[in-house]
Amino acid sequence: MKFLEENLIDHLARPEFADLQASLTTRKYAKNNYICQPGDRENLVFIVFNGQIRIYLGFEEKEFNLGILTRGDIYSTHTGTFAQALTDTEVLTTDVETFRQKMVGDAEVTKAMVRVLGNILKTSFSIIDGLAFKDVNSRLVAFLSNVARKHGYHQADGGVMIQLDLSVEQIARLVGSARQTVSTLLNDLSKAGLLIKLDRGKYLIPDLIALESIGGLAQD
Amino acid sequence: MKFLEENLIDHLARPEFADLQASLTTRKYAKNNYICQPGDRENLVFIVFNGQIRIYLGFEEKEFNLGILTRGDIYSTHTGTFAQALTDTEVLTTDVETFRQKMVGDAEVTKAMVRVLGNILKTSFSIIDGLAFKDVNSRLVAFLSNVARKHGYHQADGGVMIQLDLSVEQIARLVGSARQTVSTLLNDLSKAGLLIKLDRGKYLIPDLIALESIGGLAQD
DNA sequence: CTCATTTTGTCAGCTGGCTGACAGTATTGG
DNA sequence: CCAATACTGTCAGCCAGCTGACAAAATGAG
Repeated sequence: MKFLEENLIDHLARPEFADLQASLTTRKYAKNNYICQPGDRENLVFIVFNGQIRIYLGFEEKEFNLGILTRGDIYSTHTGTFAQALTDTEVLTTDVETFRQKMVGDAEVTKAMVRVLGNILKTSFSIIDGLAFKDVNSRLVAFLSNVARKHGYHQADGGVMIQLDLSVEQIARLVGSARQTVSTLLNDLSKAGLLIKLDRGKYLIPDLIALESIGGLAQD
Repeated sequence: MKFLEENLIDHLARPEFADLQASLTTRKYAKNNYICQPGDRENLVFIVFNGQIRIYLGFEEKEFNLGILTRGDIYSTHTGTFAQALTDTEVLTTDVETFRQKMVGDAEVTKAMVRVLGNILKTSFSIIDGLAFKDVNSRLVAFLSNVARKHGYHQADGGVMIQLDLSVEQIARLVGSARQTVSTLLNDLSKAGLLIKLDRGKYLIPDLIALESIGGLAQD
């Protein structure tokens, strides 16, 4: 799905796109604010200039992360998803009508769209897989292992430390379960020696492979 | 998500694309055959020339429909999904490398990709919604109402007749449940007067609105 | 028509995971 | 240092929906 390495922002910055540039408006969002939510009236297309934006599906009590947008990624506000700034963020926006007229024909723009959509789609597939076939424990383990592989700090002894600043309640939402259930499962993992709680929201995984290998199997 | 009305096949048929045309190979698939399955070695991009292709996610015992491709739609074989010919079908294929070199830059091609991905993504979102928040009964009702609205035959008395040539077992797979559960639920709907079984795989929905309105609520 | 096969209906039993409740433990502000 | 507030652990009770089992009905081939 990755057809393009060049960054869309750099591409648009070229002098021949002065016209396009002019039709874009810069907006800034402070950390944790929402670029869009389902039901918003505004119908915009935006390109991430800097910062990180988390895209997720949210209903009632649960939320499912679909991906993180970074510089050069393009997205639309009328997708039925939440887009939340994870850091202070700047985006270039344009309304859908102008976008269609001026930008849809641009190969770099459409390629960026395909890249973003492709990634989100892939994530959606694994969410469906998880919900339809895996129990809560598997989803939790998958979640931990994802975080460890993406943002973990490798230790000298082969363990991986993860620093997720999330309460048990928030983890529960992300794996589509209830607080109590996740609390219990997390402790079960501890008892099995697969996870060591260092601090609030800070865990050490002594053996990531071992953790991942229980994917779905009941442990002790 | 629909940025384009022109058909990709017509677009490519223009004389200036003779070069592109030359790099495409036609393949034919008989009804019910697979264009691709997860795990296939071949890594191709294909454009539907005629016929209908069903895209679905399938695991073990369940399968979730993601969409139907028709003329002018473009898709890739390495997406982890099944692509099954619903009718006798012809597709134009090319390997991914050639595709990147010759076609990625073409605006019509990328637009077609965005259209297809966008649709599949939207469907994925509603599958996630269904799995995470709706009970089996709601999913079944949603399924029936979808079929009725898309392929139903409207009757003089306001009812809608649907002809789904599927066994209860197959319906169960499509809503992600078990045969027995769906069988019971279907009969419950009958008892409630919301669904009348005419024949194997042939049902009459006397009042579609009434059926849809029970979305999730237990009916007596 | 008859036997074999597939499809359906139904029931009992089980279980994963949800809910509510409550106690224990951190964290924060004043 | 003492509330007040937020987070965490644990347990009992409950229920949707799964599984297995089996009988009835429909279908189809010879």
